[in-house]
Amino acid sequence: MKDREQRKQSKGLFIAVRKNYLSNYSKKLRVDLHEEAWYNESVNVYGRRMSVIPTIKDVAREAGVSYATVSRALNNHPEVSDDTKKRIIKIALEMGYQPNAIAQGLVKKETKTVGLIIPDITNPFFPEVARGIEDAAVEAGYTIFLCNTNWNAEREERYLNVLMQKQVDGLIIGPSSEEISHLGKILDSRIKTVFISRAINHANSTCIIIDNVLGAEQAVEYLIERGHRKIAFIGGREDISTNRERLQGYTQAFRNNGLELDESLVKTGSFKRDSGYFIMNQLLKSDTCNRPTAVFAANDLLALGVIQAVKENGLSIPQDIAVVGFDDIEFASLPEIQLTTVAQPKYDMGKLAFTTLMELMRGGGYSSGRKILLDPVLVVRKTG
Amino acid sequence: MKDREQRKQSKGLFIAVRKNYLSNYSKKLRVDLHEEAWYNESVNVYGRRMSVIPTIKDVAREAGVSYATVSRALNNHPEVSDDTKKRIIKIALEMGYQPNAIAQGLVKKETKTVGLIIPDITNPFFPEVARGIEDAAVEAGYTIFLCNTNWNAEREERYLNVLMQKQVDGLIIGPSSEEISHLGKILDSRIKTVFISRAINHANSTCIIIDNVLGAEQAVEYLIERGHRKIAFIGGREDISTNRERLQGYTQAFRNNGLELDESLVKTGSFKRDSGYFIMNQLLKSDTCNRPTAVFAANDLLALGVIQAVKENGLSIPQDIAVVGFDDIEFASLPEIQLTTVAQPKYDMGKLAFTTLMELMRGGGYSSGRKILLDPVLVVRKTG
DNA sequence: ACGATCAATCTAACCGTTTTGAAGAAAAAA
DNA sequence: TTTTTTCTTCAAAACGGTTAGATTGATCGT
Repeated sequence: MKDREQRKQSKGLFIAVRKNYLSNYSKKLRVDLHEEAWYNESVNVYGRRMSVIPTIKDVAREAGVSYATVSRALNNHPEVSDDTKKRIIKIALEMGYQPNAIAQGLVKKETKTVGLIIPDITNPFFPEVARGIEDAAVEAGYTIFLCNTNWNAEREERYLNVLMQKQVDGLIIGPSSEEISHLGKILDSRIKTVFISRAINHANSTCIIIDNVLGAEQAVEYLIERGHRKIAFIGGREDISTNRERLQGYTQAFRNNGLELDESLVKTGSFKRDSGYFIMNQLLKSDTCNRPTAVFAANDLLALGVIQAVKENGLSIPQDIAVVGFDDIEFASLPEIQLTTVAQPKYDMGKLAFTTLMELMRGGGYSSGRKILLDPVLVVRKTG
Repeated sequence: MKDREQRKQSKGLFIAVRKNYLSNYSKKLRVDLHEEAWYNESVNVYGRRMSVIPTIKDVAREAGVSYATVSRALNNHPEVSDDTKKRIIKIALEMGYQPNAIAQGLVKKETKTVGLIIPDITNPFFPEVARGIEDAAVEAGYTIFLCNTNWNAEREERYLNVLMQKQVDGLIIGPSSEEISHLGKILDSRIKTVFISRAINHANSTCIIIDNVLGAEQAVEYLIERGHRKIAFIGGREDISTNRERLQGYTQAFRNNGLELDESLVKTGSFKRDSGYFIMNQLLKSDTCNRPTAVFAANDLLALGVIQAVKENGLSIPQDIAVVGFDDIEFASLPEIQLTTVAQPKYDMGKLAFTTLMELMRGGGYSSGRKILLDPVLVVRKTG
């Protein structure tokens, strides 16, 4: 009874202090006013208001209970009486208490955090996937670390270490290189991992990828159907499976149709626009008699570069040269572009990646090693 | 020798325990086993190899020193002898020891982590800025949390809370709404914050923005110079300062030239392509006699939508209608687009945002309240 | 040979939570 | 009344690091 009376009183003072919040007011004064509960007050540091962050102990002191009880109340454990629970929650709210997720992470060995490692965030393909991942993550109460490697394997590895140290619960990786020795470490660790966009040749790896071979095959078969025979392949980094698989689809389409392919029309560089531009320019300039009538580019960025080169050489698309890309980034559908391309379900792939990761994280490792192959869709527009 | 024998044995027991993990398994038993160094061994759990992560204590035991010494050795403190240091580092390396950043964060009250809150990652403007931020962050040893709000103020607020709980050292925010009450809380807290892309009306806020008024003014003055009088403004969300400022530059350009502006040509929606498309369509259909001869769109995405609408209405650009955008996203420079637009130094803005944040984080609050205004550059291409 | 100095290392406290096992009080049963 | 049961609450031990202060042993000057 008396306890409660006292508590009320102290709360009264507490409010009074809050009202003075903005004016002159020293820590000492505050402590005088309020015995213990000086926390959550703001302090003048260098003429700037800064609030002292209340911890669970501060809440406990204010409520006159042990901090274990506060923890239980806030986490809605059944062994705390409803009265106390309500009272504690109210006080915590008033004090603006926010649990320290770092401390929680330490004891719970779970950080509600996942890492997203991608090679190039300026390729619109990845933001779209990232948005899917993020939406699913928010829903599940997770936050994601953004790790952009700029196609740099070393940076990828460094990120991998950092993320391990930061105790992420899971990892979604769009690998930047085919060198996976450093990835193996992750796969054997407790950290659940889902690979997107490129598969990893490891039994335990869970991968969500589009059927690159099929997609490329469809694209090139389409070009063959349209009568093209000299079809160039302009790819990204040679060592990357995405590229290899799309190249494989390309060759397969030739084989399917009993055609012979011209190795000199197969070129690779990086997955960027300027690379497509550069390669296409070379192709057009070096050998005018063996000029391709169509180009299959390994992604849309490359295709856009190719288109630029073609136009700058005074040729028209698709009359002189047809161009087909891969990914179907948003800008491929612009009326000025109208790029024919192989579409991937980017946003949904992101969502799927996260939900699959959640399954892994919940499931304790049962379902790892799955390879999920998504269906590509050829979107025919104006360039091919 | 004997030690190793024992460890092996204990590993065996440990496995047995792990298998019972989910069922009955008492803490007591684990502690008994714990005695020995079973760390860093890999264990079969559910038929999958998983390594048990070694802690600093495990390293200490292996090295035969206290774990304080290990900590000091690994952090290269001078009070550890070089011999011990080397020995400990070697052992730590062998064991694959990785410091637990969560534990470090708890005691150091610093997480080497910053939050990046942006409204729309699929707008290429933001990935470009993000890349700048990220590159600077990596260099400084920080990791960033990606928080995409989808222009949703509520989600922004939720993220803000989450990031506070996760004890980020700093925050870079591209605000999603003009309602900043929830941002005030952050500004008063210990968390250093830099706003990008939009300024926040708060004395203590540090903002890095482009001079929107000037940029818009330049763009519209350019259109006026080219003889346009009926210039429409197609904006994003009305309540957002970026939009207001660009609108202000627009009106200012009219005023500068003693021209009167037609309010019916000022329209706002959202900062997305479909919004530009929709608004422009309306504008073209509703009132054919009062049709604008030029459009200043508040960002490039809107401009692309506008262009699409114009073309679909059988009009040509820039002959019938000139279009100018804002941001200069990469795709604005495509030969098929050639969008005239106001360029922002996106990547550098990102770098600057992070270095400024670093200054704040280091400086203990001295230099907050700075507003950094970057210069826009009108890039004249083919659409206006 | 003595205490003082110094370098190297250790012990223990701490960061902010969760959770286990114990304790206390009230209610129910004997 | 005493014992048992049930419901709340508490104290203390983790979690994995960092760091202040104590301790030890060797080196030194005298």
